[in-house]
Amino acid sequence: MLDIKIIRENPEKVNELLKRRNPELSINEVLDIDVERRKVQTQADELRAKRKSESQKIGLMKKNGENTDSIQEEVRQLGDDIKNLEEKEVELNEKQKNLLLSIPNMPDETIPIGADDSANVVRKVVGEVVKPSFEQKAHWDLTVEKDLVDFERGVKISQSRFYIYKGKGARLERAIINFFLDVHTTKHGYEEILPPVLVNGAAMTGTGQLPKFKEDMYKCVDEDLYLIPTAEVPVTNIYCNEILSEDDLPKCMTAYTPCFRREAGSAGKDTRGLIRVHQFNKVELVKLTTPEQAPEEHEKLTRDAEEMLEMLELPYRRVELSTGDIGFSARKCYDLEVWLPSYNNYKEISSCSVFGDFQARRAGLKYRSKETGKVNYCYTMNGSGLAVGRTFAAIVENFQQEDGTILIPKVLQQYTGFDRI
RNA sequence: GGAGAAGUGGCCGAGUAGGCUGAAGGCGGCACCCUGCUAAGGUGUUAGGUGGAGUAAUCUGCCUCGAGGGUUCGAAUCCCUCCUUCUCCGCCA
Repeated sequence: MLDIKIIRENPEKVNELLKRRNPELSINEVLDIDVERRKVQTQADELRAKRKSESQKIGLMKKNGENTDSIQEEVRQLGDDIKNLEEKEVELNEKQKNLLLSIPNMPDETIPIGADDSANVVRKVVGEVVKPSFEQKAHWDLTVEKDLVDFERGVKISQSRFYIYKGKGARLERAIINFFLDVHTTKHGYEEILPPVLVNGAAMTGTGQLPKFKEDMYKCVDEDLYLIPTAEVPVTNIYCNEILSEDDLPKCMTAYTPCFRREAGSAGKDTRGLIRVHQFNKVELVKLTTPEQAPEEHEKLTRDAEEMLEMLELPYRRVELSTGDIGFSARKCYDLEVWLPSYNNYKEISSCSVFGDFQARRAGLKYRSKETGKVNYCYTMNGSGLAVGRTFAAIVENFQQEDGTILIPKVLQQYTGFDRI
């Protein structure tokens, strides 16, 4: 959520930045409501102040045994006026809040400007893509051949885009999870979190999934609970509506969770294999920082994710997303893309975003500044470290040998207990 | 799921015949003072949100005592609903 004060004070600037995202975006409506809202609040405040003092007067008069009938009647009338104004106040507050909740974050001024992903900029390419002499199989064929994943039966017990890991496949998936968590918690210094995967609407609103992206999520029928689309949601919200000490920052957390996405609107896209599915595993990195710490911590977080790809010896590149391609809540975002032979292209495996105080404002994530003693909003950021299913697919495809076996990356062997499949 | 108890500021904890209490007191935090060694003492200060005035320091209104409604001239204090926690029972991995 954007700060209404900033919108009020720099409307042209905010408008300009938002239009970099999408020319249709505008803050004019919120501004109009804001003016009206403040006017009503001032009026209501004045009446409330009057009621307060008059009521106290009644108390004193009664103590002195004076008759208070007329003044009581007067204040009762006042109460009616207040009630009317308060209704207006509530309505305008609500309206303003809803508008603010549906306005995306302002993109960082430094990021590439463009309407869509064609304006994204490749920042670096790591690892050489070697095309082998034999023809590489796609993971959706190879995993079935090797009985690592059962797509058909997954569909039978759930729906399309569901699947079952089996045997060494299940073991490999679990190995990847453990490997990621171990490196992040030891080498990179993150605290491990194992959060609920069902969260309430407030948490979903806090990180920006609600109210705009309701149709992307699975929701419980009779309860205010949603299946998380990413661990970002529960982990970022852990300290919601709290005031942290500056000493607690940066707060670095990592969490493994399954993630659930309805993939509404992506019919026909990535229909085969593990790339786009309704349930997948992910190890997430989340940080709460001060504004000053944020740029550096974001670079570090991205590096922490990249290092996973390097340790696994997977070729990848880092792409900086343009204003038209970054997510709703993000101010700046790097995508890490891993080489996938079956796509003959790089495919997103991690998305490392900074949100500024956009999420913090929604979630009530604050800290007290040591220097000034004042309360500020935290900055939040997160990134996949990494998406496990896509890592699985990348390993299977990139590490397949001519003889049909799949080598296991060295760093994973102690986790799998085998060195090839 | 059933019965009972409770939910106050960073923490602990006063506050029920409704009014001058946004809230005593303590702890903790911060600032200053005093004291020649790690200690102790004194004084002051210390909630969030949202408006208004001012370049600013700052001044000032309103809202908030789990959340939301209601009664009343006036509610932390009374009533209703919900949430959470604790105890007992039931169920259960």
